[in-house]
Amino acid sequence: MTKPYGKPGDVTELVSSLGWMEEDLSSQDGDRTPEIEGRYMLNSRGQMELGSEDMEEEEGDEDEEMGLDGENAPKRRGPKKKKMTKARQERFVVRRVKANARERSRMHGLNDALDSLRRVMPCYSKTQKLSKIETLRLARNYIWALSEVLESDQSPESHGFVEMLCKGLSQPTSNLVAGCLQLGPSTMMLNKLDEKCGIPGAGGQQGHPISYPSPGLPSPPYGSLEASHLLHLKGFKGVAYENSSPNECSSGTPPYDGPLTPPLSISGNFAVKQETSPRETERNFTHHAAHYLSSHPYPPSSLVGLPAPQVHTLFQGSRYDLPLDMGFEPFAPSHMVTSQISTIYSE
DNA sequence: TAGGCCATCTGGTCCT
DNA sequence: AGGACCAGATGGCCTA
Repeated sequence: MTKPYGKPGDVTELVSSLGWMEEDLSSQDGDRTPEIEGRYMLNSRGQMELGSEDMEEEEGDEDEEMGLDGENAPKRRGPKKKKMTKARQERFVVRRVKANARERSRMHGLNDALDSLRRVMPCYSKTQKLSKIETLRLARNYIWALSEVLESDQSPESHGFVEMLCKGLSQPTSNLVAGCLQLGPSTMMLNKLDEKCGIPGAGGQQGHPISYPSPGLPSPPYGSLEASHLLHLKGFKGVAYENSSPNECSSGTPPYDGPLTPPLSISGNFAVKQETSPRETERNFTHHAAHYLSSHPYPPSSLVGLPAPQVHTLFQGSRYDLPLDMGFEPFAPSHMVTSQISTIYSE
């Protein structure tokens, strides 16, 4: 069935003629004129023509009225549809406009969530935004790569880690990742700190006069990897990816020279207090954990398996603020938090 | 100009 | 009945 699309812009006349919907229209985003109800057309009689269903009703009625239901046209079966009165038309349009507004808002919510995801990706740039599909692919790879780091001896500085990150990504995105790898740790941690501190407008490339040392786990230099190496991903022996192709992540394209974002770092998602080396952090964690576990009223084993936010809450209530010292953000993967607790508890 | 990406509208389906 | 979710269609913008 062909949709009876009209031309965008008709809605203005429509709305003004009907004298409603001002509220809905005024609630639209300013930067882009939505094609709201542009597909409601005025027919030759000056009446609204609506979407397929109602359109058919109109046509059906009209056919009967005009005696066009002859031998050529198949007779319509089923109950006779109601006539499209003006009141029904108006109700339909109102319903449609409201549905459109909801749908827009829903998609904005989805995009906001996608933006949040972009911000915790190892390559976040306000100026060079990853597309939706690339964001999802990179997220998938990131999770996979981090899991590999946790479960094996895989180093985040290894080729394998980078290969995992780039697997299935487009060449530009791979370049972006490579560009991030060539940059020392910096902006991402700042962004996170800024967000935590509620600094307005922070979180991007504007910079902030706080120096941040290399975050925990893998030690610098992050930029020691050659982009040309990072982009040679042929012969990767990781998990098979259906989306990967020989061309992806290959070298030969100019390196990304735009604003760079977060350092590639396994701890990139975790805010680690500055001037704490990974070893120090670990010592602190052990110390505090031991303290906490020996003094907390309920069995520490109950912490294992808890979602990170809950563990966080528990520790925030104590004077040790354990996970914070450890550098976990509330959204840190629970296994990162609880596995550490588990390890210490078993010692 | 073609292709990629995106925002929006729309109708269908499912659920409350 | 109305809302959420989804997928198809469409047109705009941008870039190679």
